[in-house]
Amino acid sequence: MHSHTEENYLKALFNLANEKGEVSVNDLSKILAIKMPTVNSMVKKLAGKKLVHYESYKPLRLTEKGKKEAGLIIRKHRLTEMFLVQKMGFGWEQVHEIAEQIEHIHSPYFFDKMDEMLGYPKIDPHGSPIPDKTGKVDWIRYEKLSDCGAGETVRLGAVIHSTEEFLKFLNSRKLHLGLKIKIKSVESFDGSMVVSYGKNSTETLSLTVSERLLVEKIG
Amino acid sequence: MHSHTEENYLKALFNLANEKGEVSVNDLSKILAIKMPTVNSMVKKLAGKKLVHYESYKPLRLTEKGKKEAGLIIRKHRLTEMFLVQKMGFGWEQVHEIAEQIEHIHSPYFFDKMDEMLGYPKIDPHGSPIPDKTGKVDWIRYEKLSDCGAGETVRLGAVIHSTEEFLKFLNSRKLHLGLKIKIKSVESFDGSMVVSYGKNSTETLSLTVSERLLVEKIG
DNA sequence: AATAATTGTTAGATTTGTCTAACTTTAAAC
DNA sequence: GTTTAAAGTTAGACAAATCTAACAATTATT
Ligand SMILES: [Mn+2]
Ligand SMILES: [Mn+2]
Ligand SMILES: [Mn+2]
Ligand SMILES: [Mn+2]
Repeated sequence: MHSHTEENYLKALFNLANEKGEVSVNDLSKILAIKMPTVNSMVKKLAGKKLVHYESYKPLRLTEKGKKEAGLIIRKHRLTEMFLVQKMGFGWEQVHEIAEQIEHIHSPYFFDKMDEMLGYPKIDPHGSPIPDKTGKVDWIRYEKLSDCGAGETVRLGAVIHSTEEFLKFLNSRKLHLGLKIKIKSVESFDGSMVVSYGKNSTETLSLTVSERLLVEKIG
Repeated sequence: MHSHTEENYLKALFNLANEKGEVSVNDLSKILAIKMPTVNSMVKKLAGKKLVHYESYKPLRLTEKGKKEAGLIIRKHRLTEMFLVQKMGFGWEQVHEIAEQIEHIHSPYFFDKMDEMLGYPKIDPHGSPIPDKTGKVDWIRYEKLSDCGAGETVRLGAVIHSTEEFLKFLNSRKLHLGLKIKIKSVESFDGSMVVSYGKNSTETLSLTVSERLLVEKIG
């Protein structure tokens, strides 16, 4: 269908659109680590395939077709991550790089089987929603822990900008999805937070960390 | 390391060398469905990387380095096939196409995990040996069923030239690896064989079939 | 409003992997 | 031993995906 390269552009366009709204050639260039002229000619090519709406000097937008294709690739990525964690015993910090490659495998059977073995999961190991078989994503509305206040109790639903280093940090603090977290206080000077969770712990989380933790309020 | 394309050439060179002894540009061209001039320039490139011994108009030979690289790709292919069958419930006729793609994934962890989960298997679902982590293959010496005679009892060890159609045929006759087969008679006219195996069956196997079944003689 | 910085585009070169057409060498047939 | 067929090679073209250098448009700063 599409090349490995085209698939990576589509995925990046999709993810950037959901993070920052408008997507520029420059954004794409940075995230893919590919120079702007290359990105420029590639998005024109994708426009030729009706996957992207392209107008000179205007923000880039995926077409409906483009969104669907991107969603299907992201579906494969996230199903793979879930499979690696749930069925192969990898840690959530180890799976992204492998999924980055396996997402390009062409085989409905393979991913359907994963899906079935996993019991048709709705989220991946980092709490991101897994698009359905039509490529549609069912967004979960979380808020950042950093936007919550002292006294509130929340449940950790997802992590964003989850690099290997960040996830290892979360491991070291025993922070995992589903955890109930009580916010004891917020330091107004630097936005750091004192929280408690699990057994007997009292931890301080920097703003850098609390901005990357997505939670839902409970109780 | 090497490109997807280069890996496919190495693998084809390795497999052809073990089937036919000498490998020609023409053989490679046919098996890869790539025209001779393209193959010619590619093997020269591989020679430049010290993966192939190349001399004009002479048969092609993998270097030790080339054999090792090829062995490691075939290791990934066969471990994947075994994983798909043993851990994901695919039939032996369904796994080759998927493995053909997954063999190019770069991730030691991923394949080591498969290996571990499978209990360090020595053969794949078709009875082919899985190369070790240094790329070395421990050849098993089987003979073709077609080379055996009436009265002999053999065990089915491997299948060769195992296309999806052939494997489906074997499924339909309940022929699977490990099966004990008694040769009742051999028709000298067309080489067909009357055999018995499993419960109460008496089957006739054409030469086309018995040539693709590798067996070991048993007591 | 003028200037500077950033972003976007065009043009042209490069690498990889493929092709066709033409030619050469080796092997097979007569 | 010629002649014919098959296999191998060389030369040149091409599409995909990348780059650099130069130029243009937009946005931000003063
Ligand atoms: Mn990921
Ligand atoms: Mn990718
Ligand atoms: Mn196979
Ligand atoms: Mn392959």
